[in-house]
Amino acid sequence: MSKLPTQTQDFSAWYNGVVELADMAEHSCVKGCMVIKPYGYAIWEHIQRELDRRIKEAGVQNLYFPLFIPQSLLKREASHVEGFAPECAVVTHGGGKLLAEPLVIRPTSETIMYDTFSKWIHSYRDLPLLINQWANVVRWEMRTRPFLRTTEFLWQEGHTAHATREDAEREVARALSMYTDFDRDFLALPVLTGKKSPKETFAGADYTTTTEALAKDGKVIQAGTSHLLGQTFAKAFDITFQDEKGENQYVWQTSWGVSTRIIGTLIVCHGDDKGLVLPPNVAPHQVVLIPIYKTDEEKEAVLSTLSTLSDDLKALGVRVHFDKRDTVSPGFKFNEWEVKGVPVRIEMGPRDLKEESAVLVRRNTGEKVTLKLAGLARKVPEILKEIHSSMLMSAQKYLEDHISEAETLEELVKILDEKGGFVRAAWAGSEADEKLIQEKTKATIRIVSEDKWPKKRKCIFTGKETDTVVYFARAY
RNA sequence: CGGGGUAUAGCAAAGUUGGCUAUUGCGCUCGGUUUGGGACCGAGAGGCCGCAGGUUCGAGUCCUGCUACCCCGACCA
Repeated sequence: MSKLPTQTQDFSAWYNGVVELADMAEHSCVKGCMVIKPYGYAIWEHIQRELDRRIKEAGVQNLYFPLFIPQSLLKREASHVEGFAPECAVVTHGGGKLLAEPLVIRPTSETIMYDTFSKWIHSYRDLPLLINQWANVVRWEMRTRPFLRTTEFLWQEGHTAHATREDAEREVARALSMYTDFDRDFLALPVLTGKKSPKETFAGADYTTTTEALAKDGKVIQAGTSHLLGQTFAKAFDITFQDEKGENQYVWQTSWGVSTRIIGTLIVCHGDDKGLVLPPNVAPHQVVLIPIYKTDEEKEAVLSTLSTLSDDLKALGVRVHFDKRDTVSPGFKFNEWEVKGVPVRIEMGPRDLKEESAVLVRRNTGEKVTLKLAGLARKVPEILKEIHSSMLMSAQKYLEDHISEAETLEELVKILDEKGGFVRAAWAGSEADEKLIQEKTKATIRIVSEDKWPKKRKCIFTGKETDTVVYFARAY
């Protein structure tokens, strides 16, 4: 097994190394696509299960729509098609014949779903319509990177329709806080949230809200989004209902999603120079047991003791992996499971056996403690919770330490070059100004904050007086 | 889409001005010694040298064409 470069040497190489050495994914034979290997997919399954639970808790039902979208449907909403057309894969042939109408492989499902929604929604009694789909989508991006941006990716996309704008706005906020809570409580991932600037808004939406996480190299990642679609699509797809007064009205819609990118986010936000560091909730193995022995007698004694411990942990609902391989040395196993980010390692050898104890090592801090065997299993769930909190705390501290403030363009660039992270600044520019500042600084407005400057300031770009606070960052 | 690379065993690479049987490390198989931080020794197995042409007595090496992937930008969840 090869070694990992450090994060500071070459973050990109470090990232690719983690994905490979942790055995999460590999390049497929198709450009920009990846094979998600069992270890990576198991992480996704934990994310899916918990997110799905939270989605259903909000009264949203799962369903499934086709992979193919007739081109005419995609074209129905002008700004949407303009936003997605360049990255669409199109099928022109089927059954040996040229298709009458090309089929677009979904880059997202708004158009194909909303065409059908218009048939489902007639009355205010049909609202709100709350649905979600777990699916794959294809976006033929120029540049790809495992998990963070792949040509095909997996996600969940929620789509809702409401009678009033207020209802829809509440849903946008609900979905965003669902993501924020999920990130914090399940993934130990602190995020900044807020609205997107006009340039960064979803194609066809009134506004887009976002959760933004900070990677260890100072770049940020959009981890989840929640859009207020307003009536744009309702008008394009004629989704109307009769209200209590018998009047026909267009519905108000939202959509929101989280993708396999969240796995990449975990890697870059929690990982260290030794490799992946997984929050306990998503770790395929929360605990690995590593036996150490020389003689047959020692082997038998250690294995049987660990086997009991393994059963006890399983009974407590802990995902435990007993690494009984005798083809590799304990030292090899230590390193292997560290690269794979397993939160807790328990080692036991003849010395421990004599003391009736075991050595427990935490992945996130490297802290080693010797614990008595009696009652050890019962302590593990608590330790896993502590690891979650400690990971969240250090990520939170890292995030807070990387929020800076700039009043001039030079300051902004200096901070981004030297430190990275988010930079608060005053903003009164146009969408065109956003493009210009991106060209100059390689940074984009990640979030337009709810906060306002207490006293009006000069816009960092145009110099106009404003109380608008934005967060700039360089992003993945 | 622009710029730059690469293509040789499962992986990573070397291969000289064309030359004789295709090299090295990791991994794999077998045997033995090991095992508390990525073990060691010995013996083995494994190749359409990306594809298609061409030059030549002879091509992994030179020429032409093709294909694929990677990296860096612009685009994006």
